[in-house]
Amino acid sequence: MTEIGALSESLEDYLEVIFHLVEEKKVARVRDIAARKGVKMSSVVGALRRLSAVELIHYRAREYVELTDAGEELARLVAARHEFLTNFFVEVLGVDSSTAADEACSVEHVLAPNTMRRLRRFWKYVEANPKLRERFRELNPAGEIDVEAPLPDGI
Amino acid sequence: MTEIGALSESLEDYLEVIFHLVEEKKVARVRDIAARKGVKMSSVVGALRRLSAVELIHYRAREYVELTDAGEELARLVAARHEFLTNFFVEVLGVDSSTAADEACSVEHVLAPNTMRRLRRFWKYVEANPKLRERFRELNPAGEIDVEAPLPDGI
DNA sequence: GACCAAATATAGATTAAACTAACGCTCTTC
DNA sequence: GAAGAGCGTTAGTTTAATCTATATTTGGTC
Repeated sequence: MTEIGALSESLEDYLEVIFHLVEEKKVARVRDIAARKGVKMSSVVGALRRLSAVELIHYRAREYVELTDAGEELARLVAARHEFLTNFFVEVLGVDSSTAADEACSVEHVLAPNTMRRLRRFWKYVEANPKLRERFRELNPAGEIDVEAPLPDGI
Repeated sequence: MTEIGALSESLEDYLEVIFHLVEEKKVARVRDIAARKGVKMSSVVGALRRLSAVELIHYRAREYVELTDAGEELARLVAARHEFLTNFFVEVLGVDSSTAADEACSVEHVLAPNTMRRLRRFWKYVEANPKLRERFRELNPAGEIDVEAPLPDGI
């Protein structure tokens, strides 16, 4: 049973992309995977081979990519984690949703399960407290124009 | 001027380690860098060459490693970011401080400046509200024994 | 049925980052 | 001043992940 974190970040991303493509379009094609991941098709083929080697997908040249049961299970975890983190960035920190998705995509690979659990608990608490949410929203208004602003305290 | 995020994660880590070693022991030696980073000495030498190539350190074979001005400036930013994130994990999420440092070490490489700024603002707010801190502490008691526990909701 | 374009695959190069193994300096100790 | 020990370096290998350039396959059109 492949666990979360057992794959490289890159492969975890591929798996997630495949999962979403299958959800949306029934099938995941090399071309679409490449477009979403922002890589060339030849890179995708390499990744598919690696994912296939660890039996997370069924892949044979020129056939549609399918997730194995294990692959789907893992992909769901990865996707859920991603969605949650995106939510956290948007709702608690007021990051715009496109950036939030990017950030989540990076952060999701590095937080320990324990930390994720704590963050989730934290979010559930905040979610249930409209007043608190309001305060956070005021603190970090969404869409502030600060993309390339200097960092006052150097962080 | 080398900016935060311009280096690979690995090199940013090396720079941070060097910075701390210089702080603590006046000089950074290959052996100590290797020990802290958990790599072999030969790997350190490779990293030193790369850091030297972008002029963040002065490095000549068999001499002590020194940070250039640019290197020190960048290292301070990296270290400050690290420290802040560690703090966040400990104080808001109740993660134990050793794990928190590890997490911070990973997360620090992937958060956009804008997100860091928002997180920092968030933390300043929480810091200034003892009642809020107390609530978070209750929510996520420090040192809970959950290192390898299963994840109820699959994240 | 032949042909073209799009999709896919392969081969080979490159890069960063690590490793092992072996070699070279230097300092201490006798 | 010779011998080790420990530190540092070099050379060469490995792996993942990308790329470019070059096939190959396939489906649709005439």
